[in-house]
Amino acid sequence: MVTTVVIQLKQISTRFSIAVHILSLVAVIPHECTGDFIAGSVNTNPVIIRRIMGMLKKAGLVEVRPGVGGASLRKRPEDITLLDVYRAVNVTDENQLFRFHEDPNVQCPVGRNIELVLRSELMEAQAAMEQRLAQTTLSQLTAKFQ
Amino acid sequence: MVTTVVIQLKQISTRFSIAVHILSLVAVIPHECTGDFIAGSVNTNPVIIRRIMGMLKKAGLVEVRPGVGGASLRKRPEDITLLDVYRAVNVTDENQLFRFHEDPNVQCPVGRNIELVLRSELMEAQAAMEQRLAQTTLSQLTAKFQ
DNA sequence: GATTGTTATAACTATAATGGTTACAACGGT
DNA sequence: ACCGTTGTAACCATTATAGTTATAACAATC
Repeated sequence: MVTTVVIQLKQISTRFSIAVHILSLVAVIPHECTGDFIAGSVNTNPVIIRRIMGMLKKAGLVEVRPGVGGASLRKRPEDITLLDVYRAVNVTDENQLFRFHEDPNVQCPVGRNIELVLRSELMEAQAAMEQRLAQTTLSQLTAKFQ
Repeated sequence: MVTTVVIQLKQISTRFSIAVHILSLVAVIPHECTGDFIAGSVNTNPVIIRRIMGMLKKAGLVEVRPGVGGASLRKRPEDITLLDVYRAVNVTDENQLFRFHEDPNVQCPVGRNIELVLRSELMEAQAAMEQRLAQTTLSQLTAKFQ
């Protein structure tokens, strides 16, 4: 018998897509956007929404009304980019998308040089992705809903 | 007392940087590149190296000599790009970097549309990163070692 | 043919992020 | 005071990662 084990890389968390979903809701339906209402649209637990809302709040993207309920944008939808949202919810070490194995052998000419040389290339790749994210605004997204 | 919990996004695995390290070694020191030797340069366990070598082999990038030991490139270093290596070791679901929360509420105009609209934007961002990775070859990297 | 060093792989571990859940305190109108 | 909401803490199951030990298969050499 042959068994195949598929190794899956951890992808970028659904937090990001949920955060965009949240902001879209607040933009399109500015009133009545309570955590429970949003959770109903996303189809998840309200606590998940509140957690992500907390990140968006900390990033200055939304304002939440405790007690009363509901949220509103702190920027115009045309001034919120996907990169803003990505940065708000994807808290990675030093904002690095790629990881490096630590402590390569400095006695080896390759081990000594690889990280510095590779790091600059990967920074470029990450920057390319982020620049593309920065080109899309929340208003561009919501304009595509009918 | 205030405690702060830093949530870290899973970044792209060190497999990728280790794989580039491995290929660089095979390119620069074509002989004597056994798993143990490579593991000594990367500074990790030989099994980690063999596992990644298996992925590189499956992707047609290297040829490994069982029994005898050692490996050699199956393409010229100028024909191996970082994207080739990335694809070889980062086996994600449908090659998607970004994840989506499943089953949004189709009763909601936002929940109904968000995925389709957002997905095309994120595909563009991922493509931008991959295109940048495709611009760097193994030979360009090794040329920067002294 | 036995020895030796290597590759291939299974099985296991510890760690950590994810996504979800329950529970409860704090808040702010009515 | 009540009620619905927000803000968190605590906990859980799942999963990928990175590493380890062990063992079988392999190929050259003695």
